[in-house]
Amino acid sequence: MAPLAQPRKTASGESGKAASGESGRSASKDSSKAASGDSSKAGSGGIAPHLLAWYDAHHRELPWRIAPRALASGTKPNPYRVWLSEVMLQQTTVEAVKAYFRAFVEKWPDVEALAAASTEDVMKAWAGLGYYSRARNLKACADLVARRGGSFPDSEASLRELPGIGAYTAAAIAAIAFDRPAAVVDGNVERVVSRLFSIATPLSEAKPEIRALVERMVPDKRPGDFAQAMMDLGATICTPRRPNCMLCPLRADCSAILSGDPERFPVRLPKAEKPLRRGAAFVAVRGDGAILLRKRPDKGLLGGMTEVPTTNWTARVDGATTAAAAPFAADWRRAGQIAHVFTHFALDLDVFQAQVSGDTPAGHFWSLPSDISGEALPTVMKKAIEAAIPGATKKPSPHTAKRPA
DNA sequence: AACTCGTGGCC
DNA sequence: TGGCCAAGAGT
Repeated sequence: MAPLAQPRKTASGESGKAASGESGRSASKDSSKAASGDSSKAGSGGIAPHLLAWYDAHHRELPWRIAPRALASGTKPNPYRVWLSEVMLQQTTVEAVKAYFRAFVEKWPDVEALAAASTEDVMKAWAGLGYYSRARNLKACADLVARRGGSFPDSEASLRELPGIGAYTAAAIAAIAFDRPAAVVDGNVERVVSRLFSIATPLSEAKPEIRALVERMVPDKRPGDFAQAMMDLGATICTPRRPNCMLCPLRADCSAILSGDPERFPVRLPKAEKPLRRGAAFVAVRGDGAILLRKRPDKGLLGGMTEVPTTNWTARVDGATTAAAAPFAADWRRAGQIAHVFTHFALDLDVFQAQVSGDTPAGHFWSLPSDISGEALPTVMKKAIEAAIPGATKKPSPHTAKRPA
């Protein structure tokens, strides 16, 4: 589907601008800023220079980012840090990633260190960040890279072959770490471009068109900064709700702003309803305070993570099934109830607790109070444990831990 | 090609 | 409050 309006035509920025009858931004203003990202590519003469000038002045400072000034001074990006941050950022907010990124690079400063770690330790460090197959693929990728001498491949195609690196991440690493003119298309870029061109086609269907448009915009110089600039723009100006078009460096190039309602882009298809599943979780507490845990299968939901014993999560609660699913017969008492929402279903869990003598059912293990916070417990499991034993999964602080209550 | 796969913040 | 959505990948 063709865009309703095209701020810049494909073949030539100048003629497209004239044809669409929009203001000629590169002619009317900001010509002084156009030095940095000058591209010889047809049709990209307008966007990249203005975006890069904006990025130079307004970029975010992030723990994994080399600021444009430092980059210009010769500071080289660290591919390991770029890769690690990009994997963490997949479908995950910047704010959530910051602390995990710092913890990972402190614990494993380079890809060899990460390769030397156990998958179990990586899962523990990833706990709480979500999408746990990323952690397993991260470790697998580190192993492969370490085996080839510790250097990441520098081409988009080669990066794409590594576990956990898809189209977006391969392009992002190629552009940011290796200065390759790759078309980096994430959710931010999809939003920015769909607004620039008022793309009325629903997002899933419009992706090839958006990618083609981005490919035309990528400058030969500073492709990594261009990619990060597009994402910063999407994150801080061209936001999903209430975009701040008045501050946008691309407002003169934007078709959606003319419509008066840029927020209606991108167009998305309605999403499926979330079914509700129910189940029960069992928090067995030993005399020394240890809690009974087990490891989930490596694949599937919360794959490879640790959990308290639970029933299957089904549509309805069945008392007999619940009793039979307990790790052993005990004086199970209902300690609470928790609700959790996953990507494609919601979960209500009844939490039962019992004081037990200390038998260890097959496939289970005990975790002492001092160890609980370090286990590979996904958030839903921490919620369940907290419902039975408030504070049990909190990190013991030196202040509170050493003082008797 | 459609599903699966977490979590937290926002309004 | 509940829906929306974030620097997506694997199957």
